[in-house]
Amino acid sequence: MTWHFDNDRPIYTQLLEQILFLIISGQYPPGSKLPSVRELASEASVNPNTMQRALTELERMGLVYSQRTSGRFVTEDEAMIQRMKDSMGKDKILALFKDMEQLGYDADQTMELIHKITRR
Amino acid sequence: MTWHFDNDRPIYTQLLEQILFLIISGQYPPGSKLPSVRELASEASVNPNTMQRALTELERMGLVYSQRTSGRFVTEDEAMIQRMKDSMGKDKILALFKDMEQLGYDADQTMELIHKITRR
DNA sequence: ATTATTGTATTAATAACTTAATACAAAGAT
DNA sequence: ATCTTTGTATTAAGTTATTAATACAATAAT
Repeated sequence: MTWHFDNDRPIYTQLLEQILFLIISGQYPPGSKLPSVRELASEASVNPNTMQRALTELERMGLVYSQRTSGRFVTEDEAMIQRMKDSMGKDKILALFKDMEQLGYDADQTMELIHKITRR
Repeated sequence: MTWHFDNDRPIYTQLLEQILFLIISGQYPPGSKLPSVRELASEASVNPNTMQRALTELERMGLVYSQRTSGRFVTEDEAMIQRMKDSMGKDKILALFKDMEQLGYDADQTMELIHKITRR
């Protein structure tokens, strides 16, 4: 695993995204054990607390859980991962339509623009 | 004009949005003169520099221009306002599709989800 | 029982962002 | 010519966000 960061956004956010991607894409399968905080932090060359922050966020989102001393695991609930994926997707879509309304496009016009841009 | 602010985002951003909306919606028509920095700042009860920052952003976006001592004006170019609107819309749409790909949806799947959510 | 490994909490330091205070400069109005 | 109004630049203060340093706590392994 190679980690890379932009210079203009918080590192913990980018860590979160990259780990999230690993989970959603199945590279960290449901139920599997994650490397320890310190290990991940060392891999990514960040302070353990920074990694911890990313993991805590993922925990808040329900994608991982920690067992006090045995480590941290990806949720076993595959449906939950799928739901998370769908929910994020749905949110993003709804946010778009809301933004577009702010700009003065109603739903139909937005739809039209989408078709025009993606040619579908 | 009444101004109102959330407490969790920079004021200058919210000023920008509100003025942008006034322009896009035609309440500040193309070519019209905006109130002075100090006037706007006073109306909105913010420091003039904060208002200035919002206006500078709008200027960078090309929606307004300033004439050193006579004041600041909305661009006369209506097409430009429309283009700005379209461009922002287009950007938002493209960003969505990109985000969705990150989540693991290809363009077709995203399209499908959009239809499902909006029922169109 | 001791040690090593795990996650966690607390605090401090640093960095970035936001807002405010103030002074300057240009041009029109009187 | 002087004053007023305009935008602008610079600097400082305040606030929030981010990262780091360090210590603690729990449990499994030996």
